[in-house]
Amino acid sequence: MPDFEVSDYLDLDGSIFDDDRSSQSMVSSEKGMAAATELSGATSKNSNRQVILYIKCKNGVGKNKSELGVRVAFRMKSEMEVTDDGYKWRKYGKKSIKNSPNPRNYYKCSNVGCNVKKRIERDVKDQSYVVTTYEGVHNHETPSMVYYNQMSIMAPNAWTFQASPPSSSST
DNA sequence: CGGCTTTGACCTGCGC
DNA sequence: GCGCAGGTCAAAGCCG
Repeated sequence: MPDFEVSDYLDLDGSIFDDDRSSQSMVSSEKGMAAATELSGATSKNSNRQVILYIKCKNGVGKNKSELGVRVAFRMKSEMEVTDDGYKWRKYGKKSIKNSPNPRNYYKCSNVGCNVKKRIERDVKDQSYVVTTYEGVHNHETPSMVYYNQMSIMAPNAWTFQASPPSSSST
């Protein structure tokens, strides 16, 4: 089972997190890239597009919620705040953030037994960017992934990239 | 009618 | 110890 599905997020028009505001919750770019690569092969340089995932903590987030051991944050250019990543999310909260004019939205994976959370907020500096933070690992496949798999069987060349995380969690 | 969103209240952690 | 900020809960309303 993949740690993190990134194939849906590669079509980003974003660049490296360069705002120092993010540094408090995201590791530096080199470490972040290395961690992202290690985690899920999620770093991609595709022509002029760069996708950088920032991994904050792979083994727990500080509280007793050890099941939420992975945090991945990235920024993408999008007019919509909600990205359709194939999973079904249920909104459970909305909060105004002190240093941000935009509220932060909180989502949980609506799949039973899946405790993955996602935070979405607009970038403070450039509101055309959306900062998305995933917390936790899905214990199920995205419904669309099933579709992807079927497609890849029917048309293996139809997808130039698929998430191919290390087999660390393939058990 | 069921599922989802909204939104105010409550809880908890952290800094001063 | 207190206040603030972030995160979560839960009730009410909306929509398909």
